[in-house]
Parts: sequence; C-alpha cells; structure tokens
Amino acid sequence: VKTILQDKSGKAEPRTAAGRPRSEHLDRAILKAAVDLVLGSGFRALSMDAIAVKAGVGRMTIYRRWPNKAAIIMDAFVLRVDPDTLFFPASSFKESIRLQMRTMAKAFRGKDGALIRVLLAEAQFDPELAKALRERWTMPRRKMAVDYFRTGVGQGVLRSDIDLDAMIDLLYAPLYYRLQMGTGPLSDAYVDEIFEHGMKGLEA
Amino acid sequence: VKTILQDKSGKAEPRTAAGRPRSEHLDRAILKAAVDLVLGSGFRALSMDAIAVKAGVGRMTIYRRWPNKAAIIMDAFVLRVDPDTLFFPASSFKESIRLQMRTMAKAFRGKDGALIRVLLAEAQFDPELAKALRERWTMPRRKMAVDYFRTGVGQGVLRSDIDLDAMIDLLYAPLYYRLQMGTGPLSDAYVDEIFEHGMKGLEA
Amino acid sequence: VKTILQDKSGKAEPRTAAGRPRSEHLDRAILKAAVDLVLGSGFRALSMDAIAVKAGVGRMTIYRRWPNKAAIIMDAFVLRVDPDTLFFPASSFKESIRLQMRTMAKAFRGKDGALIRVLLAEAQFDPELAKALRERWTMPRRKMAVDYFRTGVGQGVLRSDIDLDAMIDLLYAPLYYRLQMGTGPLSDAYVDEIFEHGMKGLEA
Amino acid sequence: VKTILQDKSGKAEPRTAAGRPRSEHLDRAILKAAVDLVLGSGFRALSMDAIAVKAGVGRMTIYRRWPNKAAIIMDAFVLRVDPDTLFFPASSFKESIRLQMRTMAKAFRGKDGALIRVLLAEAQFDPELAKALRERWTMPRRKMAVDYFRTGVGQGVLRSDIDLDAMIDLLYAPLYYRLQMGTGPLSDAYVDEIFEHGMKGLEA
DNA sequence: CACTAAGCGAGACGGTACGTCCCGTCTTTCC
DNA sequence: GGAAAGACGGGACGTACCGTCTCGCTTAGTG
Repeated sequence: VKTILQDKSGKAEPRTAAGRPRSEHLDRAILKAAVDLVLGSGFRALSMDAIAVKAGVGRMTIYRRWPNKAAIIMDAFVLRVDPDTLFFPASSFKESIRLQMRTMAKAFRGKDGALIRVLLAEAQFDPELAKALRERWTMPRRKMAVDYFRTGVGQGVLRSDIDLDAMIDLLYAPLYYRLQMGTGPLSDAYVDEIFEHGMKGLEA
Repeated sequence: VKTILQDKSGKAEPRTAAGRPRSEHLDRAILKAAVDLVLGSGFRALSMDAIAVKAGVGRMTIYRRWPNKAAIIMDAFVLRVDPDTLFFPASSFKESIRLQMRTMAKAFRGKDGALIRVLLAEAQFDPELAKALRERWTMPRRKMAVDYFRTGVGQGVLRSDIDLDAMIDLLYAPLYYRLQMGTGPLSDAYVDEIFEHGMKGLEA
Repeated sequence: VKTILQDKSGKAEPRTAAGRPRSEHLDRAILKAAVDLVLGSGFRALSMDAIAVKAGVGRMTIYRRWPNKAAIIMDAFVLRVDPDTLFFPASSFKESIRLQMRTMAKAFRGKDGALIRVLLAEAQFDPELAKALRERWTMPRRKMAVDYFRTGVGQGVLRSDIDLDAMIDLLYAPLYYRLQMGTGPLSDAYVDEIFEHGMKGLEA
Repeated sequence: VKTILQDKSGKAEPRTAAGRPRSEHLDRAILKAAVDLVLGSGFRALSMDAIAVKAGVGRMTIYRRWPNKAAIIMDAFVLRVDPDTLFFPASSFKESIRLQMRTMAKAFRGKDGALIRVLLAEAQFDPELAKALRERWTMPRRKMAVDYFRTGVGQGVLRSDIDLDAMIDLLYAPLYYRLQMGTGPLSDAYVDEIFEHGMKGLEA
C-alpha cells in the first residue's frame, strides 16, 4: 500500500511526475468522509462512491491516491494516532507500563478501536494491507515497547531470561482479544487484572 | 446464523415442508467446495457462484441452507473441530493446560487456523456471524476452560483471587494475537514461553 | 451485430444454452425505452443506464441481448419497418414507383427518418453496425427494387442497357441526401421532381 | 462552430486578448495530428487527449481553438479542399459537369471521402456541426453548381422548367449515397452511368 | 403404478459497486 | 501572458456478484 500520506514522514513534497502537487486539502476531506462513513455505517456499507460524494470529489481523485477502501482507513488511522507518545514517565517503571496499557485500552474503547478492528479484519484478506498495518502500526509500537522493556531488564526490574516479544504479547494480546471478541469490557479493572498477574511472570 | 447443520445437535431431522429431507450429501459437497476455495484462493476470491459451480449445485440450493458465505465457512469449521476433546489428562493439572495450548497452537498452524482467521475477520463486519462464532466456538471453549480452571482453583493449584476470564485471556490471547498479526511463529517454544511466565501469575 | 430479434426470422425460439428462454416482453420494453429516448433527446444523450432505468431493467439484461446502443436502435428500427410492403400496384408500372418513393419520403419525414439518420451516422463509426444495416435494411430493399425494376425492363418500360443499381441510386439517393443534409424539404413535390426527371433517363 | 481558421477568410489576424497572435504552427500541428488519428484509427478512437499528446500540446491549447473534435476535423477538411476549383472548362458545358463529378468521386475515394463521411455522420448528432458543414462545405459548392447550371439554362443546354436544386441532387446525391452505403465502387464508370442517364432528364 | 409435490441445476433478473476512460474546466509552473 | 502538464468533478462504460425468481427435470412417497 503506497500512499501519499505515509510518505510525508519523508522530506519530499508529494508531487505528480511533472505537474503540480496534489491538494493536501482534498486528502483530508476524503479521509474525513471515509472515517465518518465507517464509524457511522460500518465498513461493509462503505463504498468508494459514497466517500466521493460525501467528500465532494470525483471517484478518480480517490483512486489516484489510494488503491482501495482499506488503504484510506489505514491512512486515516495512522494520522489519528501518530502523535501519541507511548510510555509516559510515572511513579515507577512498572507503573508507566500500566499507564500505557490503560491509555491503549481507552483508545480501543473509542473510535480508534473501531478503526483498528476494521483494519485488522480487512488485513486478513489483503496481504498488502496486512503489510502496511504491520509496518505502520504494529511494528513501530512493538519496537518502542521492546526498547522500553529492555531498559527495564537493564534496571533489573524485568527478568532477563524471557523473550521480549513474548513479554509484550503476554501483556497486550489480551487487549486485542477483548477488542475483537467482545467477551467482556476493556475496562481499567480488566487492564489492571491482566497487568498485575501478567507482570508476576515477568518481574525479576 | 441459523443453519441446518447447527440444528443437528438437536433431535429433529431437517425436513422440508412436505416432509422430504434435504440431501445430506449436498451439504457436504457445498461445505467441501467452500473450504477448498477459501484455503485455495482466500475468502475474498470466494463467491457464492464459485461454490455452486465447484459443488455442482444450483445457487438456490446454497441459499436454502445458509444465509451467506461466512455462515458456510462457520459450519464447515465447527464440523471440523467439534469432535476435539479439550483438556487431556497429563502428568499434572498444569501440564494438561500446556498440552491443550500446544494442541491449539498446532491447529492454528494448519487449516483450522486459516479458517478461524477468516471467521474472526468476517465477524467484525457481520454481527450475526459474530454472535454465531461466539456461541458456537468461543464461548463453549471458554466455558470448558473456565470449568477446568475452576477445578484447579479447587485443588489449590491456581489462585482463587483472580477472575477466571482474565486467567484464560492471559494464556490464550497471545495465540490469537500471533495467528492474526503474524509477528512470529506459533511454535511450541513460543507456547511454552507464554505458558511458563503466564502461569507464574496464576499459580497459588 | 448478433441479436435476438433478428434471429426471429428463423424458426428456433431464442433460448439460452441450457436454460429458459429470454423474456420477449423485456425485449419490447427495452426497445421501446430506447426509441423513446432517442426520439426525445437524441442518440448522443442516450445511455445504457437511461434505457435500463426507463425500461425498469438491470443493465446486464440489456448487455445480454445487445452489444451496444446502436444495435438496440437497429432492432427497434427493423421491427418497425419490417411489415412494410414495398411496391404497391398502381395505375401503371411507373406510377407504382412514384408511389413507393412517396411512401418512403413520408416515412423519412417521421420517426423512421429520425431512426435511420441515427443508424446511418453511427454505422460510419461501427463496421458491425454498418454490416447489419446493409444486410437487414439496405440490401433487402434494394433487392426488391432490383427485382421490380427488372420486370419493368422485361415489360419494355425501362431501358435494358442501364445497370439496375445505378437506376435505383438515381431515384432514391436524393431522398437519403435530403434526409441527411436538410438542404430542403422531403415533400411530395420534391419527390415528383426527382421522379419525373430521373425517369427520363431510364425509360425505354 | 466558431473557429480560428474559418475566420481567416476574413481580414483580422487571430489574436489573443493581450495582443499576441496565437501560434499558426500549433494550429497546423493539431490539425495534422487529428487527421492522422482519424484516418489511422477512426473517429471513435479519437480523443482530445490523444490529439494533444500526438501534437505535443496541452489540452487547453486545443480547447482554446476548437469546441470539440468534430470542429477540428471540420477545419482540417476545409483546409484541404478549399483551393479546389469546381468546374473546369472542358470540350463542352456538359463535359465539364462530368469532369467535375469525376473529380469529386476521386476525392471521395481518398482521404477527403473518409473525412467527409466522419463529418456527415457526426453532424447528425451535433446541430452546430451540421450548420458549419452546411455553411462551409455543402452550400458553397451547391451555390457554385447552381450558378454554373444556371448558365447552362441560359445557354439553352439545360431545361428551364426544373428546380436547380433538384437537378443538382439528381446528379450528385448518388455519389454521397455510395460513399456512405458502400453498395458499390465510386468508379468513373459509375459516375458516367449516373451522369449519362441523369442528364437525360435535364437536357433541353 | 401413476400422480404429484418437492428438491434441484441452471441461469435470467433487478440491483449495487466496482475500477476505467474520457470530457471540459481549472490551476500551477515554466518560458 | 501563452503554453505543457495534468489534477479535478462528473458521468457513462462494461463487469462481477449479490440474493431472488422462474423454468423444466428428476425423484420419492402417496393415493
């Protein structure tokens, strides 16, 4: 999935081969229209045409920017969450993890949760989207977590004989599970339960 | 999702108004065709028409039995995994949990994994399917796990102050996570890592 | 241009490969809708979609029957004019030709004229349509005329040293010319003028 | 149809608002590209974009000069045939008509024929083009013919009781007919046949 | 044993969305 | 300030499936 917005992390202005740059304003209008429609009526009821009409835009203008609906939602999602900082300082190393888990759970309870559910689901059918989701959402966050957890190991707070990936999965996978399965609320109480007992196995 | 096959758990033979039973043979042909197509080309490439052609069946014959593609895969999936026993006896209570996790991981690595990925994804868009998946796959298994874990609590092997649902999530959510995210292999080594350290927080 | 209706000259009922026959009723609804639209707004303003909507029909239903708009008009046109008899008996051999020319001019002044203008024009761009127009309209009529003129030669009314095709062109081409060029009215007076002086060169 | 080139018969140089003349060179490049494309691939395959690319020109440059494709072909056509003289002197008044008809048939057999077929067809759908075609091609030629024929009447070679327009139609309509219908070759032999027998009715 | 009602294959049907193509206008940048 | 380049809103195209329907054929159980 190659889109304009993802390239913005680089320096170059998004330009067409020889002509003028694509309108930033239209990008936003389309993303907003798409997100509104998804949150309003669900991804299945979302059509390129509906996005185009709602954004006041020709269909080709959308196709020029994104290959399919999922890529639009992908960009919209990344745009929303990018500025997030991950691990805030807290009273202790451990507490800052709990805080981060709570922040994530809160996001999952809101619009971000709805979007990520759509993206995760769609990614099962679309390898390109799966790759994009991995590269632009999952892996960056995992990397930050791994780095943070590694400092915990260095500080002697976390055990050194556990695979860092497994550590992360142990704490965070339950949040994704509840997000998708709906077997129970993603409440702070739940987060705490997972955190408390999950950490037991990770502490030095 | 109301299908023929799921009713088979009941007593009544599925019959048409006039009393003639629907052909069991066709059910199987359709399910097989659908599963073959999903595993071969993915769910997105799957159309009712393709199933009908591959099964050598009229489209109406399918619609008479299932409301949509996902329901077919749902039935096929349940049919595959139904006979599974969950918690085998092992050298110890704990070990039988590890065994069960390994069995599940193994299934996730194979065709069952492919099917459940499809079902989980599709369920995000289809509340009916979500309900069916919960009722026919998720909850029965969770119930068995809860029951088993409760005996563990009774035996003093597991802590009594933890929510059983959270316990289950802690151990099993990571398997679902890797199944969908593909952040790493669902190997026995991974299962063991999750099991060992997850259990730390659960043991009495 | 291979259409259903043109095959009706044969005996076989128009059927699909293995299934049921296509609805005759829909054919008529589509043709009527198409003709109404052409006569109302012109051929350029005619879209497959407009025909479908006006006929209360899905677009595929049209594409299943005709390859393009022109073929529809072609069929509609042939259906209108088919029952026409060409050379009515009159007070004399010559007079029956004049009568026929007047009948044709009259048709050209009405809806048939509008349709044939469209078909002639479109045929310049579409070799298939050109072929169809030649085979289903032009040539059958020319053949009848040739046959009739030949009896005139036999009766000693028409000269025997003139190419029959040239004879026909001499009398009828002016009607087509005015139809398309609009350099003057296709009145009976005009027809008579062409007839009187054109015949001078043809009479024995 | 208001175009630059047609105005050139007038005095004023075509200038832009601010006083700089539009490039004559571009006009020719566009006309050439358009004609080449029409003769090469047919009018239907002709798009403004294709012309622009082939002429190495921006699309706006074309729209600044012509309102649509047909107007371009119209101008290109008129440019080709303008210098033609109509009625050459010959051994006799009659013979010079035959000569003129042969010249016209020859032109119809070549590129001019292809262009006029396109223009005639397109004019059926586009009243503006029809008007332009009438004013810039049909009527000027008819006027010259009428004038010439009138001298024939004055000389006592042609009958005085026939409408001059009908006379012209009688002789020339068949050429247009064959051009469009393709019912036979536009050979000199054909022209002679039409001429010989058509004239019978016109001679004094 | 013939009759009849259903299940069934086949596929036509109205409809929705797709992704592409072209139109005619507009905007930007360069010359 | 004209011109190339091409983005843009719009609209038609032809295709692919959807879920429903109707047609004859087959078949099984009843009268």
